[in-house]
Parts: sequence; C-alpha cells; structure tokens
Amino acid sequence: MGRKIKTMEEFASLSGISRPTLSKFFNDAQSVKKSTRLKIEQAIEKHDYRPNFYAMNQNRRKTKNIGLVVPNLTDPFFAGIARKLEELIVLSGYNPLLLSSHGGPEQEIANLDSLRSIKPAGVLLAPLGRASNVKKLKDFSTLVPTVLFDANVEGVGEAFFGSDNHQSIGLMVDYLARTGQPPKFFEMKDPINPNAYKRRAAYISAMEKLGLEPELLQINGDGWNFEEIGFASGRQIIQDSKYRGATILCSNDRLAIGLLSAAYESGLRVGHSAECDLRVAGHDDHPFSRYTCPSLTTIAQDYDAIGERSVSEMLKIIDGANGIAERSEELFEGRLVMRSSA
Amino acid sequence: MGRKIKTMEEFASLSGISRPTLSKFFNDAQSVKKSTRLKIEQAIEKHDYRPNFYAMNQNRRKTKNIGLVVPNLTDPFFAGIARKLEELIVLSGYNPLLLSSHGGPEQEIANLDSLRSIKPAGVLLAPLGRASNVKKLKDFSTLVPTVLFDANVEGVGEAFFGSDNHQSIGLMVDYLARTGQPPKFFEMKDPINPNAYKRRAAYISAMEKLGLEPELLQINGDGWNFEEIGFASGRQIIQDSKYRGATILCSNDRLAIGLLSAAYESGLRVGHSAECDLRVAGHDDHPFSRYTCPSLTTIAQDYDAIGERSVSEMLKIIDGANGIAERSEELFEGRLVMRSSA
DNA sequence: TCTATAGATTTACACGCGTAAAAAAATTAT
DNA sequence: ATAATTTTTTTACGCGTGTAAATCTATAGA
Repeated sequence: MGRKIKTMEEFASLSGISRPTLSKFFNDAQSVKKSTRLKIEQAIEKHDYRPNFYAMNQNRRKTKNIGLVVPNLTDPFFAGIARKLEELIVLSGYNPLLLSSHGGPEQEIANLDSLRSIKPAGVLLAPLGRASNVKKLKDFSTLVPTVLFDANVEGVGEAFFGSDNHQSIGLMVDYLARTGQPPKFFEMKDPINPNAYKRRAAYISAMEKLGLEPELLQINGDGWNFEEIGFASGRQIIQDSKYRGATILCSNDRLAIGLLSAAYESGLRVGHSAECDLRVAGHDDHPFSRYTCPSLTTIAQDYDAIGERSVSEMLKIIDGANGIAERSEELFEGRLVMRSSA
Repeated sequence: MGRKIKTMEEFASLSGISRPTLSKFFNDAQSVKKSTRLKIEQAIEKHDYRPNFYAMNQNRRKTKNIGLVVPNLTDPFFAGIARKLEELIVLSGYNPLLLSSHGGPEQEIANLDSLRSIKPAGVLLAPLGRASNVKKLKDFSTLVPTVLFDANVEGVGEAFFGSDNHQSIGLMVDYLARTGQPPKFFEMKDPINPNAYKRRAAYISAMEKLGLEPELLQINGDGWNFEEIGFASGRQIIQDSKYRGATILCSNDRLAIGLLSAAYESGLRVGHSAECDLRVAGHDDHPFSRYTCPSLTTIAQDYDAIGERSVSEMLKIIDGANGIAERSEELFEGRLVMRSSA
C-alpha cells in the first residue's frame, strides 16, 4: 500500500481488470458495465491511481479538453461568464482550459495557437471582434470545432450565441422614453467591442421607431479602460449645460460607472426622480452596477442561457458524427433591471 | 509545401537537422549553437511545425508548465495579479496554467489535483487561507515546487511573498489619525481571507501604538460577496447616530465599496472635508476604488513586486539543483493612495 | 438447457518524442 | 597545423497509453 502505482498495467493487475477495459473506462466511464465500473472506482479509491495525462492524450482521437477564450479576464463581466462556462464544461465531463486575450488580437491568436497544440475537443471563443484577426480565426475554426459566444464574427465557427442587442437596447430606450426624457447614447467613437456597433444601430432604430431623434455622444478613447474613458469624457459632457436634465444611455456599464463617478464629482444628482439633473442607464448588469452611486439601471444579459446553449452545442458538435450541420445562431433576450439611476 | 508535417522525424529530414538536436532545441532554444538555432527557426517558419505537446511532455523530466492558482478570478484584484503573473511566466519561457478556486477549498484541492496530473515544473498558489485544507496543501507542496503569494499558510511551499499588512494598516491608521478622527475598523466577524486576521491585529497594534482605543465593527456575513455584506451591514451601522462623524477603515476595498454605496443611499456625505458625515478608507486599491463615490482612499499593494519576486523565486527553485534551501518569505510595503473618501 | 450477445480479456502494435552513449564533425585554443 | 573542446549526428531504446482484432465469458431470453 505504500508505493505509488505508476502505470495502468500495474493498476490492471492490482485491480483485476484488464488494461483495455481500464482504458475504456478512463475515456468514458459510462462505456463499461456498471459492476465493473464500481470495481474500478473502488480500486481507484484504494490505490489513488490516475492515468498519465500526457500518455493518455497522445493517441486519443479526441481529447477531453475544451478551450475557453475570453477577451479580458480583468473585466468582471467576462470573468463571470467564464466561471459559468467552466462549471458547465466540468459537469459535462470535460476539462476547461481558460485563456484570456488581454484585449489584444495577437494574444487572441497566441491563445488559439497554444490551444491547437493541445488538440482540444473544441473551443468556446468570445472573440475580440472588430480587433480580431479574422483570417486567422477562420483558419483556426476549420481545424478545431469552434463555438462563438458574446460576440459574433461572420463565417467563423460552427455556432454563435449571444445577446439580442436589438431587443435589449430597444427595451431600455422604450423604458427611458416612457419614464422621462428619451435617451442620448453615450459610447466610444471607435469601440473595440463589436457589440458596441450593434448597440449603436439598435439605439438609432429604437429611437426612430418611437419617432424620436437619435443623438449620439461619441467620445474618444482607446483601449479597454472603459471606466476611465467614461469618467474623463463624462466630466466634459457634464460641464455642458445642454445636458442638464438629460437621460444618457451608455453603451455598457463600465462607461456608465465612469460617467456616474464624474457626475458625482461634479455634484450632479443622478436618478429618476424629478429633482435630479441626469438619468443614466447602462447595459450588461456588471457585478458592480448594483453598488454604484446611485445604483445603475441596466440590462441583464441572460448569460446563463448563453452559456448553457454554447456548451450544449459544443457537445453536440463534438459527438456529432456528421459534421455538416449549418452554422447555428441564437440571440437571447436581455432583462431590464430597474435601479435608481434611471 | 502543401501537406502538414506531423513528426519531428519528418521535420528533421526536411530541415537538415538531426532529431535529437531538434529535441534539444525545443526543450531550450539557447542550448544549441546560434547558427543551428537560426536554421531551425527558419525551418519552423517555413513548415509551420510544432512538436506534439503530449508526446513532448510524456518523458520530459520537467515540463515547462507552471500552475497558477488564485482564490477567485471573479475578484478583479486577483484577476489583476493573475494577469501580471501570467505575463511574467510567459516571459520566462514557461507556460502558465491559470485556475481559480472559486472561493471553495474543495475546488482549490481539485485544482491542485488536476495540476498534479500535468506534472508542472512548479505552482504559484494564492491559497484561500483559513478555509484551505492545510493538510492537503502541505501534501501537494511536497510533491511539486510551490510558491505561495498573497496569503501565507505556515509550512506550505518553498516561499511566500505578500503584503506587509502591519506596515500598510499602520500607515493608514496613522494617516487617518493625523487628519481627523482615528478610525474604527470595519470587517467581517469570521472572514475567509487570512489577511483579514493580520489586518485586524495590525489595526489594533497601530491604534495602541498611538495610545488610542481600537474599536472593531465586526459584521456578519458568509462567502465572497463582500460588497453585498458591506452594503447590508453598512446600512445598519449608518443608522446609528453614534457613527456620525466617524472614520471607518475597512478591512478591504470591496467591503468599502458596499459601505460607500450604503452611505450614498442614506444621503450621508462621505469625505475628508469638515462638513462630511463620514470618512471611509479601504485596503488593496481595487480597480474600481478609483470610481467609487467618493473615490476611495486606500492602500495600493505592490503586486508588481510580489509577482516578480514570486516568479523569480519559482524559477530559482526549478533550476536549483540543491533543493534544500530554507523557506524564504518577504513582505512588501503598501502605498497610501489618497483620494476623496478620507 | 441452449443460444444470442453484450461485454471483458488477450495479444500486439502504434504513437511521437525524450534521452543515453558513442562516434563524427565543427569550432576554438595552442 | 595539431590538439582540445564543443556541438551535432547516429543508433537505439523507453515512456504510458490508445486501439484494433480475435477470443473468451457472463448474462438474459427463448
């Protein structure tokens, strides 16, 4: 009982199960009869054996690894989705491999490259979008089953699941218009996030549908430090008396967080009551939007549903013998979260 | 040029370099002569060859993988450190493997277990601390070189690098006492983070050193949702008129974020000017502490230094032939960040 | 009891690379 | 130029598992 079992051969003789059966078991526990499964599980418990990861994967047709690539783990929004997806992947009996692109397209490609050498069963990718190297993404997705989430890139991957920006922005515009001034749209002029373009278009069409004049507040700024960008530009905008009493819909919560901070600093009252100087709304239901001052009215994306759909589609693709299904795409509705800011 | 090279053998004949030399190169590019290195690099470029990850690691004495385990990636503070460490690991020619314990000791052990099967060269671990299964951590650290950071666990790992809570809390207490009311300490009664206990002790000793009476505001709450806990308890405390004019030092920024939110909701003015009802300070320089209302006065941990020291020590241990060095430990000073809240 | 059949075993080879040892070649020092 | 040294090549085996094919065994239904 003292020494360690090193090989499956050894474990086979000690457990009284043949090695090929063990191999089958470790590949898929359900593929062996229940009685032998129990025997094996007991033996594992008793001898603390685990197959060599590298030897195991070397000759497997498909590994049990699923890559998970997000644009930026530093963004709590993506950290949250990643956590959810990790959980679902583990529950499916796969091994998640989490990588962050840190906001850069080179890192995104580097991530996919290093995943490629690991021969994953599939990859769940939230692409950077606009900034992505589309050609390389496409090349990659022909080599390994890829499902996109959060942001779509045409022609890349077997499926895409994300939020219905059109619906969610429409909902918010509608709400804001019904409860006060119709919103102006606060966004970066050259956003890195492709959803930003969808949201801009959604805003414009929602306003037009209501017979209102859209107004875009397009601010400058590069990179992913949205709070800072929102703060710096928010400060300037707030000086302008023409925005007194206005309602501002931010393209995402992180911009809104910056804007709220700027408003606070300037002594502006933000909120939906009559005596307030400004109404502010966001989009994404960022983990901190609950604790902004005032708390942020926003749209919660249904990323439980997005996650579940993405993973289940991934599994379907992995299992599916016939790879010639057409690219599936589904958008999930956002939910209005009414808080104090608008 | 059309088809893919599958084996190193094949690549050897195409590149005119012997396979053992190639093997050496892929293990450590610096170990071959410069001229052959260049030839190999050209051939790699030309043929787009990369060795099979699994076959490569199967018989290596030590892999090039370094595990990186943090308590909770959803916490932007840890996400930030993880990013920094990832970068340093890559720069050292290693391959980081990022895992989050999601706040749970079972997950922490599961992470270490799955790392073990990958035979990493070493593991950088920010343990859960109090909640950790210390015995299992210790067992693990005897099997693979382990360096702890952020939180210490006695007797685990070859080294520990973190912040000097004593210094940083002392600094903050000093600052607060000099500029107004001495602080009361706002913390969870049974915190999960081990640094919390150090900070409590540091607060008490700092107050006593100044001849002041320490006062602990110990709030209830379980889990990692610190903002919510700080918000809920902050709300109650704020009602109590005895805290009007008080200065509150929070055990960490996330509690402070909740408290500030509660204060805002109650209409309390928070800040360092005379007419304010409350002063609030935090600890950690959380990415959002810049955008709270008002912006949060806090302590910035020097996690660039912590990260660099952790990685360089890890490399030293990995390279070091003689493994019998004594456990090294170093604490880095925090820096006072004066903002508006105190 | 016999038979059909799912499931287990036996046997044997493959995978792609690490690595050791000895020989050969290239480089540097003398 | 010769010797000493470094680097590369040749040769050969090992790693721990996947997997295929044929054979055997247990189970269930008739």
